[in-house]
Amino acid sequence: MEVTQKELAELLGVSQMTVSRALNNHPHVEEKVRARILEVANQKGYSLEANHAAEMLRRRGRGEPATTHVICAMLHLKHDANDDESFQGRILKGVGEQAREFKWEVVIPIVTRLAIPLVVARKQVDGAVRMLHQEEADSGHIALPVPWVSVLFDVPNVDVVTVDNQAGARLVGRHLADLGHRQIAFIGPDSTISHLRLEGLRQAVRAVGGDLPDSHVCLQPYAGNEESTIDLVDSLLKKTAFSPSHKPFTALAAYNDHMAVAAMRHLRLRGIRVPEDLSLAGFDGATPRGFRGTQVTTATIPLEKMGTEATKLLELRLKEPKRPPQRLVLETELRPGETTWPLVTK
Amino acid sequence: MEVTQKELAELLGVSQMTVSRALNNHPHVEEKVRARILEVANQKGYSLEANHAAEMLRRRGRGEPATTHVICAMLHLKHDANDDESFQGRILKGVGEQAREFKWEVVIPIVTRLAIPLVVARKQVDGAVRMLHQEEADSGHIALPVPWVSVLFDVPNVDVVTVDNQAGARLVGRHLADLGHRQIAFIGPDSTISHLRLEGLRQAVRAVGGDLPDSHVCLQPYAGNEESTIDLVDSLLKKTAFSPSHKPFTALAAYNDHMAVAAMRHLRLRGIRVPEDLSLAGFDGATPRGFRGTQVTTATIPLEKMGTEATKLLELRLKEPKRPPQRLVLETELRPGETTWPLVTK
DNA sequence: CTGAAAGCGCTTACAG
DNA sequence: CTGAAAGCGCTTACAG
Repeated sequence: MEVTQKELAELLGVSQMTVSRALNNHPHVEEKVRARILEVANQKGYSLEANHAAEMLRRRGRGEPATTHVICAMLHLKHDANDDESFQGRILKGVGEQAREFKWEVVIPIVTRLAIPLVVARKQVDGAVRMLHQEEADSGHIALPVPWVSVLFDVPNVDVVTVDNQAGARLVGRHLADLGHRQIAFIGPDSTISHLRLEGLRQAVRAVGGDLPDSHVCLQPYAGNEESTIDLVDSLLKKTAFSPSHKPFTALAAYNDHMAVAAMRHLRLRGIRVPEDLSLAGFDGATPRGFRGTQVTTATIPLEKMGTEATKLLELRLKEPKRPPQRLVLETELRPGETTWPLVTK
Repeated sequence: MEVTQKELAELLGVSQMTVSRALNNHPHVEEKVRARILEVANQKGYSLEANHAAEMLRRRGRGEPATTHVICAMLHLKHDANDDESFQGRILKGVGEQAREFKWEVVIPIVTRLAIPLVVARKQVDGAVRMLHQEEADSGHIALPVPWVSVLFDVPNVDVVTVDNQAGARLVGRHLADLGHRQIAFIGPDSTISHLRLEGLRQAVRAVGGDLPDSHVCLQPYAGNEESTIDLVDSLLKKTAFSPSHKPFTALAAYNDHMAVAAMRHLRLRGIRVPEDLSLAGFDGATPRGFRGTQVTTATIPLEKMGTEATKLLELRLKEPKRPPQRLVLETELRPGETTWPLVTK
């Protein structure tokens, strides 16, 4: 059990108040007394932090801001790969760097899906940078007892850092169109963001007289992992009776790079060459773990910047709780890779 | 600001005590009153967790255990790759799975190197599973205000889950010896564990009349990343005047797989074929990120198990603070890969 | 320069 | 069944 100011006071024959003043470097403590107090406190291993709960409670009483200098990164770190090059890892890197600037610590909770982390429920963090799970976004159960900034997902009355998914997808679509593709297919989850990307692709290809008809679209509620991507590819191929000799579409766009890489592996297993038989594009520019193969054509999201900007918005929010919610839209960039080829007309 | 029991009580015209009883499902509250209280509490968004600090403080007063049901994973997640296949990621996976069994949450702090995370200093976690940094192990500044279990590093009076590094290295050494190698070299950090592995290798090769002399050893204080490995390889080659036509040693053992892979890349760049010109072995069996190439010969550490066992030890420690510290030694296993070849004698 | 009082929110006894 | 008191550790006024 930790030592308290009261115990130090009794040990030294002074009042607890004097101990408090000495430890907090307040004036009006005789230098000799202060020195002695600090000495004993140090020797006994006194730590103000260890009795942090008391201070928090006291501050409440006075309506003083009870800041912890800790923020929470609520990302999907158990969900997919998590390192400096992954989607989540790159956002986290940005958060960490900006937090360091603000002299904040970051904690990452490992939590049952969709649960509010205890450190957040207990307000042991000042706020959070959070990427919602699709289920959360759908359910609308997203309230937290601390301010937070949403990454990627649009949330009413919450600060948001995102990208223009539709515009980014238009870049990809235009790239495909420029290569001569007119019939495009799409696979992805059945989410708001997925529909935005689909719409962007569609706009771009329609602008040149092509199409991305619903018959060339395969969606699954929470697609994202290897298996669901394989399922989607199989469904799409079956539904459209696609084969290298019969091509209802000549380019396939996936919701993100992770799915694009999984799709490429599966397509190749099924004997469909990428990009010779089928051009393939992704979205986001995050390198899936262990993938050192063909560079996927994509629209890149500045993920580290997303993390830093979200953290900056959180700081503004904490400083000025009443400020109007801000929506920051970062730029995507087309990054042509090796998976898209000009359409060869026979 | 969160609503308090007192506020609810005033709202309902009952005492704060009655509110407390109702919220905690205590008996002796009239059913009608309880229902009404729960209704209003729910509507006002009352949360006991939000006033967690008060409860912690109160428990202190009564000497009651103030458990948080949260533990801290103090691993090196910013240091090297961090995903389900990396060294740290695999330990974390084990911790997470075991914590779930105990119905604990895990938080990972991102912290300036060697600092004690605020959540730990504030005792907002019940304990920690921790892998020390080499500097910490050297400095001896390792005290925490909560119980913790050390992973890999031996620490006096602290529960430890580790492996027999020397025995594991003997397995590697014996494997090299069985392939005919008699002169072995070693690169690694200059740490206790590194010296144990070196010694194990040496014992094995000496047992068959070979050697791993100090002249074939290159150490660097905190080696581990790509650059330091390259430096160590270069130093070793220079010091021993190694070339494919002049081989003072025929096998190189690295401190861990991460270094082994980095060494392999660099050796190949320098025109030294692995394993044709030089056999190469690692230690730990953790796959470095993005590495899908040659499988490295190694002695594997059961990293997930390290995580689960450390978490179990932490649970025992929390349940019984006075129990004698335990040292659990897990088994390593030789995993022959494609980087070691039989010695070809001319 | 020093100290006693107040109060944050909570639950456990202790009284009705 | 219901409530008033006590006390966890801390700092801010308020008195000496």
